[in-house]
Amino acid sequence: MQSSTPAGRAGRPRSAAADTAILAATREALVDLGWSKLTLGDVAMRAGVAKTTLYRRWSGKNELVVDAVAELFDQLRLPDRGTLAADIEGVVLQFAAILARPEAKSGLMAVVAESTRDDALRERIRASIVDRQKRLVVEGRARAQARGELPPETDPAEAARTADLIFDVVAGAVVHRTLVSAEPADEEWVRGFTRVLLHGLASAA
Amino acid sequence: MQSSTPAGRAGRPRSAAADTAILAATREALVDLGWSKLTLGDVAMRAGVAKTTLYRRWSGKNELVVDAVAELFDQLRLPDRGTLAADIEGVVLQFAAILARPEAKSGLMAVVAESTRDDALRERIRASIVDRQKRLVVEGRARAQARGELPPETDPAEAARTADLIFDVVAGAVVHRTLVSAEPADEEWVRGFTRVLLHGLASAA
DNA sequence: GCATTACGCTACGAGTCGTAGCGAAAGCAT
DNA sequence: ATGCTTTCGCTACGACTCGTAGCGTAATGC
Repeated sequence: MQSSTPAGRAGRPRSAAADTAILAATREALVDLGWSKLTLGDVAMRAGVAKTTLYRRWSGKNELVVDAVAELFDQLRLPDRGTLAADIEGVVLQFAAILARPEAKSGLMAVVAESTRDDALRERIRASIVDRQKRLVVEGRARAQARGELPPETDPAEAARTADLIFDVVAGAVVHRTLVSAEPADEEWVRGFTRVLLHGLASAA
Repeated sequence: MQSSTPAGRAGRPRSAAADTAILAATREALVDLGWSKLTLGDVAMRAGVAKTTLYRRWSGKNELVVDAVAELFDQLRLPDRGTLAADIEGVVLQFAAILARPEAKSGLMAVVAESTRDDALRERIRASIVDRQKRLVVEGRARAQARGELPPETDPAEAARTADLIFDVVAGAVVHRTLVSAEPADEEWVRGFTRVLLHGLASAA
């Protein structure tokens, strides 16, 4: 790891302010222009840096947008509201609020589309965005089992499969609702969704 | 409607063969190049038509890819396997098989991403791709109610909301599994998913 | 034949890409 | 302070794609 300021290196250090300015400018450009019309030259101008500086830090548009969008998902936290249903509703509403932002919509789906043909990009998305979300599922599940709201898992392989399934169902449903159906994942929808999901998990075990 | 051969018009009619050649070439280019590197000039060359011909029929890359991908989903049929669970598994497996194709992955997600900033494009996607899928949900649900596997709906507004929810959950989960998690939605996964969904729907009612 | 429309081809200005080269700036070490 | 090293901003560049215009030709209906 020698990312931001390697500390043990000679020479002029990279400006950390430039990094945050570039990522902010990228999100701004995503809002104004969308994915396809976003150009790196435009982002550099918005950020107040030279185009060459941008290319020295990111290999291309895909990687840049992944990092810019990833910061949006940093705010995701697992709330402790006392019951599993309330916890799920809380985290899903957070997720929906992020996805409602235009820079998240256009940026995230575009890089996912590109990742179908670029393994390195898919791995970058997984590490910086997806895994953080999946972790919430695992934590919430463990907490619910400690509360006795869900039966404890004996087979760890089976537990992993179930966690993957829950994750795909939750994230997929919210994304589909927001982007494809183009309707808001508001409290009413989240309540209905959570009810179906919880009853399904409880009954299927 | 005066699409393919208006029949009541003078002059040379549009070549229907060119249409199919262009759409097939578009899918081929999606496989070879992916969305971002796909150019209309390349598609025209693959289809054996002039670039100008392509621009006379489609206003841009987005619309062309929507039509090319929409044809993939024409094969979707609701099977009659006797039980709701088997019907769902059948149609979900079909959906997963289509989404497993590289031209569907990269093309569909890319146009959905673009549609977040283009209402006309979103409407085109809805009419030619999404509505056809949603119809399967409505039909399958009606059939299950006729069989007595699901309680009949009294409130039509509530029924519409439930159908929308089911649709977002099913389509969203399969898409997320295939594209984001990048794992196959095979029979084992579909069985587990269907079990959770059905128990959720039955218990929540 | 005649009018009408679609087609193939060529050419064009405009815009973007990613890179190279340069001098200046900002740190660390002695 | 004085170097040494790395980053930064700037300019310029060839290559490529875009979407359109213009023109002659091909294929229909009347």
